[in-house]
Amino acid sequence: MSQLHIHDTATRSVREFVPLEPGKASIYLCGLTVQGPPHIGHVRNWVTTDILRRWLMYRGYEVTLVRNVTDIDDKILINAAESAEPWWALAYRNERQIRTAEQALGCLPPTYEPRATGHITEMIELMQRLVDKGLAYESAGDVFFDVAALPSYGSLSGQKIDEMQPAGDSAGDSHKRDPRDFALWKGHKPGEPQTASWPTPWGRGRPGWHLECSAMATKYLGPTFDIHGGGLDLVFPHHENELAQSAGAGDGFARYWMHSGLLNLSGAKMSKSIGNTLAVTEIVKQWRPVEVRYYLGAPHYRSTVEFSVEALDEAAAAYRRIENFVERAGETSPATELPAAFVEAMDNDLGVPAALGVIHSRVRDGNAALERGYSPAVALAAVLAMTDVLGINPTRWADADGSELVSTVDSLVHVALEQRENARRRKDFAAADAIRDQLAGAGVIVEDTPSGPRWTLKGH
RNA sequence: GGCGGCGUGGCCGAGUGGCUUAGGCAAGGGCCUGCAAAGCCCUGUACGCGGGUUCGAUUCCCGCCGCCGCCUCCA
Repeated sequence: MSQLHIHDTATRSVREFVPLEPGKASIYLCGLTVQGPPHIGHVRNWVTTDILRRWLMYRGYEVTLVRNVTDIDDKILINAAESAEPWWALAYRNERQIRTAEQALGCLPPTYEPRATGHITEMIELMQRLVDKGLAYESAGDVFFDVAALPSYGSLSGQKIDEMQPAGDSAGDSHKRDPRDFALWKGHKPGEPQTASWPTPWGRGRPGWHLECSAMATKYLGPTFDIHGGGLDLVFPHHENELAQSAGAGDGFARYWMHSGLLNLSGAKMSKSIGNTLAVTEIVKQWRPVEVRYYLGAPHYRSTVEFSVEALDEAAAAYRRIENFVERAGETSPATELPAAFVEAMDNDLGVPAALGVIHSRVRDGNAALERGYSPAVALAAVLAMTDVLGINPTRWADADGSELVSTVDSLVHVALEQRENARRRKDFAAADAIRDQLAGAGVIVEDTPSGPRWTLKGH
């Protein structure tokens, strides 16, 4: 039996996963700044994390997943001012969309989903520890981390502090000691809503982005925890800064750093600032959620994915092949044991592509068995068990397509199909085909199988 | 300027010093089928370019070209 190995950004190597506490795995994932609705780049990250989580669960771990919500920051205040609504209303609205999207894609909800604004006390405590240690200082109402005071700064991202491009910000009027220092806390500015500031020993203000993650990760998972995840674009500065804050304060922090590759659109990273985003709600109108999940989860999680509708169509076709097999193979319970090749693939830094290869080869085995009149039960049981781990088990998604409506349509379609069967029995194929064409026009695709006709909704 | 990654057959996408050179989609041929769909069987020989190491490199090393991410908010 192989052992789970995962890639760790801090060491840039694939390491065996040894949890802090036997039988338990703790994960902190950087969530969204709820300045806007989630796009499918975010969702890719959730799907990756969901697969990791399911795999850890299969491996017998009790998983605690924390994903934060950054519900206060510059962009939220700006966007709220533009739409003339309270900043917290905008934040809540976007936060709700996260839940909707992740539920649609079949991701298990996080164990805890803390909001930044609910953890001001913890942040102030952490800042105090850093100030006491001489690693942070207050200046004109802001509190900065003193990068030069922490020799290990830059270890996660491999950045050499002296080689970094001079900060492009208007460094002239900055009241930092060093342009590379980053804000732990931002003092309240005139014109900003009073509700967006909280009292501290250094005056009123609001949290910097990096501080909240350190505070919330350690609150819910303890000073040291297993895995910290996020998109590759967060390695620097965000994760570097989190590490600086927590390690600087004396916490062990994350033992493994997992970063997932980005989703590009038109050759560039999908990003709110560039404006080339694709909202989840739009994608899900054109493809079934499970197909989107298959598409986002199929490439290795560390690779860059260039979004294309063609690739999504192909992923959908690949998924339907699995689904078709499961549908025609009948009923069986998922196997209790997974094929060794599948386990080995997943243990190797979540080798989903290879794992899918195993699934597809079992689908072929099962189809071949069916073809020859043998029972596909063994292959089916394996396929169900494997697709369960990846969150794409067709039997679990079957109900997601509106079961009540489907059962109503089913009875109607049956009436038509009986007439068609009668026509076929009298060899009146013109009449039979006419019925099939009519159903197709209504979006119902009919296929004849040895056990009788079977129908599906177009595109489903 | 610094840090990191990528370039695989028509497309998506793994992987490896040779050995059986994933898997899916699309394509062609065959089987099955009233037809169709689904499915089964078969076919396709790819690793950006130039050197080097080696008995042998797509896989290791060097150089080059191209692309992407980060160094500023971003999953």
